[in-house]
Amino acid sequence: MTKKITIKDIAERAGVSVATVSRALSGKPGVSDQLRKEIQIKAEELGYLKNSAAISLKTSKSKTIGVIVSDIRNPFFLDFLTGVDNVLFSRGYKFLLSNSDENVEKEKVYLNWMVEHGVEGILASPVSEKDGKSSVNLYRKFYKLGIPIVLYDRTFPKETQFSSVTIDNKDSIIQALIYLKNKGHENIGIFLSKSGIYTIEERLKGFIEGCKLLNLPFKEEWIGRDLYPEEMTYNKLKELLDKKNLPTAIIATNNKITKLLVSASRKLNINIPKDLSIMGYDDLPENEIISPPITCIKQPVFEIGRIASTMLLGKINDNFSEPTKVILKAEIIERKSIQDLNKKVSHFIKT
Amino acid sequence: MTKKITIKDIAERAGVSVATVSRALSGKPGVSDQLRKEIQIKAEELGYLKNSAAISLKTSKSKTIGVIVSDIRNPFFLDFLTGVDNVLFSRGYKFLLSNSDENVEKEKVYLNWMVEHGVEGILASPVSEKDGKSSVNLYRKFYKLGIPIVLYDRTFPKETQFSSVTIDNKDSIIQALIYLKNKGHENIGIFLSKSGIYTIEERLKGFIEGCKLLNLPFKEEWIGRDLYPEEMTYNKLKELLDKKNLPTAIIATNNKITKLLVSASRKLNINIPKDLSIMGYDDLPENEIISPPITCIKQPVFEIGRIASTMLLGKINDNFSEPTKVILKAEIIERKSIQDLNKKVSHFIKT
DNA sequence: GTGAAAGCGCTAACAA
DNA sequence: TTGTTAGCGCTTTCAC
Repeated sequence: MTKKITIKDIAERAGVSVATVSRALSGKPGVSDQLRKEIQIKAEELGYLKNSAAISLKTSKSKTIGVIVSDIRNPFFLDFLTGVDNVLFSRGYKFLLSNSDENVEKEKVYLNWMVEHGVEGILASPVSEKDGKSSVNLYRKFYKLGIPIVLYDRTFPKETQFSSVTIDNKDSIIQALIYLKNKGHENIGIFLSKSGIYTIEERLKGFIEGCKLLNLPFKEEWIGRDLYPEEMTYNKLKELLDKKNLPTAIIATNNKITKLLVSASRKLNINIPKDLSIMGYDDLPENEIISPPITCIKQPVFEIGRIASTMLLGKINDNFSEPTKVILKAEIIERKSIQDLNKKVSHFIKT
Repeated sequence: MTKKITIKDIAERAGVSVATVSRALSGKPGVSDQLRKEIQIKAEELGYLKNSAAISLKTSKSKTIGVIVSDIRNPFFLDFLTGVDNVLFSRGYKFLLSNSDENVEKEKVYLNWMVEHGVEGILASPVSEKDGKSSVNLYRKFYKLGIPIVLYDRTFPKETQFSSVTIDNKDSIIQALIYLKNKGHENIGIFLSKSGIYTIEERLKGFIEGCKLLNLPFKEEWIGRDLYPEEMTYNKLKELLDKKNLPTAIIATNNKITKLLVSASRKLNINIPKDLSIMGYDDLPENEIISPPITCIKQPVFEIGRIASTMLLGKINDNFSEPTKVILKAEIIERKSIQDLNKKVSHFIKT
């Protein structure tokens, strides 16, 4: 077990003071190029690794940001983190990743841990439980402490002080509704995952608004609320089927519900799109090869990661502190899970 | 912007020394319960957050481990990280996550960064590039420094000093071959992703061994090597089709190749499983709803994460230092992407 | 251009 | 049980 090398060791070895070594290694001015090079070589030879605890204790800088995800099993974060990683790596920043697991207590533990670890900023998608419980107080506290925070995907609607990158959730559902109406659908349902979650609540609002706007019939039974755990999606669909109360189309509100809806339909012998059209949420690679290929609402997930982390670095380094709210648009990716009822009708007329 | 609170502030406020505050807050003995409680309350009131840089500098403990993934976009890591997170969180450990992105240079940067940040151990899936380039020297250096390391998914076969958790990759392919042979398949191909990667090379070895073992015809053309980037899978399949040289079954060697194989077949109008049977790799949720549902080799991914992190914590806290190599078995999950040629034959005989 | 020394916030001997 | 103090490894004034 080799001993840990410090700048003191290097200083002795090179016959200079620790101050000089520090300056040489940290790239600060005040050392001759000649000497700097020598010191760098010695450091390399000795296998020196800087002690960031010491540096961050001294400078209060860590070149590190904290990223909190709400559920690490959600493939959403694969693209999101790729976006984040891309911008951070190129700027020399690293990140701590934590999984709040949709649990406010866990979120608090991790948030504190990150700040204790001296992160220079935080990227978070805050949890909100059914009863309205959230960590908003902790976010407020950190805001007051001057820790840059950018919220992504989810936000606290009433807290104007936080910057955020979200999509226009309401609009995404309204777009879906318009698309469906154009395809001749009038009886449309929506399946929601865990209630309380910001994005899900917004999507529900979009559904209600959209139905009014487009003069679509609105039935409470066609809304699948709080579909958690997994079997609830199957149960709800079965119930609609049993009561012969199936809408012609159902909108899923996340990628999990999309998959559950497809597999439930399969089990119940409901043909997609003949018996039921499905509008998926999130464009995952498998949407292409599911049967039928899934028409879906696509969020610019990679972009969310890219923009949120760029904004955060802006706050950190350029002291850009006014709260900015970026709202991106989702788009519809057309595949084969939605039937065109207009064509079906004209076909009947012809025969 | 509130001032940062230190134990000194608490000490003044409570009229005691910093040492007492330190003892009280860190749960160490030597303070009366009464006083400890008072100090905790004062700390809470002041909004104290410990400075882990200072603690780490002083104690060389960080309650943090480093996790390196080889490609964050791979859904493999969703389950893996869930396993890791489960064991770490319950033991009060947190993790730094880095994405080497199959790039040796990036891997080195992150590895160094983690050690500089005082991680108490590392969980890594090392990169090895086509030309054999790897970061093995760096791993060796950290090993000598006494930093606990557990390799997962991938390993350095010749380096006996490292503990690891992998699956029996060769065996997984041999199992697949046996399964296929039982279903009447003789002409079997295999599609490999990026060459050089440990798991992929092992799976190829398993294929070659298995073919010999089972007396299966072996054609170099049926091996799709180094299928990267994405269109290569399509190209290779098209080539086989054009030359009327399609095997009856192809084994995919990871989840990406599985998906690419399905979508390429679709584009080329190759019916699965009538024209071509496919054995997928990795059991992702969508395998169930792809058309046809994908028969696959399932790795115990969650278990890999659980075991690897448990082993690492064992090394860290119990000083358990002998290298341990855990090798888990994969299993076949049967669905509908493989045709039973025996039945087909008997059908012909009957008619 | 270089060195001496103070000090970041905390812990842990050692004293009392 | 509590306080005093040295020092973890580094950066950064302030001298020279």
